[in-house]
Amino acid sequence: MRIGELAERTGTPRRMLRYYEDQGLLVSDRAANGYREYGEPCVDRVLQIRGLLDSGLPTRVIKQILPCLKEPRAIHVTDATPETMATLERERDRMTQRIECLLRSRDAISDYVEAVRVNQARGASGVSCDGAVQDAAVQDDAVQGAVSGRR
Amino acid sequence: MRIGELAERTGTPRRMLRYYEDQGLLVSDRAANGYREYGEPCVDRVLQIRGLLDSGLPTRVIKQILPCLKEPRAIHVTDATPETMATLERERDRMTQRIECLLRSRDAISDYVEAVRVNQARGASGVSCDGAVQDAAVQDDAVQGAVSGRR
DNA sequence: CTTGACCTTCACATAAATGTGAGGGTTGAA
DNA sequence: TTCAACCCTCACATTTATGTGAAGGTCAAG
Repeated sequence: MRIGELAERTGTPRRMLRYYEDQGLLVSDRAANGYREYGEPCVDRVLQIRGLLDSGLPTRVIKQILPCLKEPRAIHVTDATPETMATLERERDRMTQRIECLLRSRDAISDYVEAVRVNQARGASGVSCDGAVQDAAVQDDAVQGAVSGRR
Repeated sequence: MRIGELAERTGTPRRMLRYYEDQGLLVSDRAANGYREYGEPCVDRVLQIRGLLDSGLPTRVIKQILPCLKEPRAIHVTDATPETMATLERERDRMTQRIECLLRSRDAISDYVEAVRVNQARGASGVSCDGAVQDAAVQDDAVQGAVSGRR
């Protein structure tokens, strides 16, 4: 597919697709006329890139971890210099930290949202609630799922 | 404590502490001489801010979710306008997305690191390995723990 | 053949987080 | 008293991921 289709299917501006290529995150064939030509796997790849970018990783780091995310699992073991490995382990640990931070914060938000919901359900209008949140034994699907950390 | 101590205890440049205050993420008393004075809870607060910033959240968003992370759980329900609630739920969902993306990537890195480790242990020097990674039944503590997502 | 919808490169602009440093006040210890 | 180590504000610089648009090539349909 050409850049326009990839852009549309990934919700990514063309500008950014060229930028990712420039940063070495994405590769493209070139048609005879010079147009970029992408294969089907690029869709997932771009989504990966966007997700990691949105999660705070700079392109420089994404470039290093992208080879780990390719499907044919153990074929890319070739380029395993000690420094590369060290970088990977360091970044893996940083990602674990981010995950923990996000988990804590997300769960706190869920609790908060739930508390407000319960509070409003019982008719309080903007008034503060002194009791603990443990009375939040409600059966609403969506919110309940969120609180318990669903996927 | 003054800004220097807070900076040191959180590993954050003074410049950034003032910046966070400017963005409304952090508050400080002022001593008679104009020096900023911070309470003990600021340490955790700054660490929270830094973690979220590093996880890709802009200060504008962090400012909105920080009230949810305060300890006295249900006291801050006061300022629950519908828009605030909508924002919180939207951001909670984005955080869930980030968590999933980071989890996938981190686990992939762990698998990769593990595969390389096993590969090197059996004496291959930079050569690629064709078999699946399922033979990675090793007992190394650190790596094994990382693969299974420890902590 | 022309028009419109693609594509190319190049370049300048912007927002956000951060670095750096100037110019100047406070304070405690030598 | 003077010096070092803090603190203040202000301002300009940098990096990264983006937005925007100019100037121009390609190509299919009218």
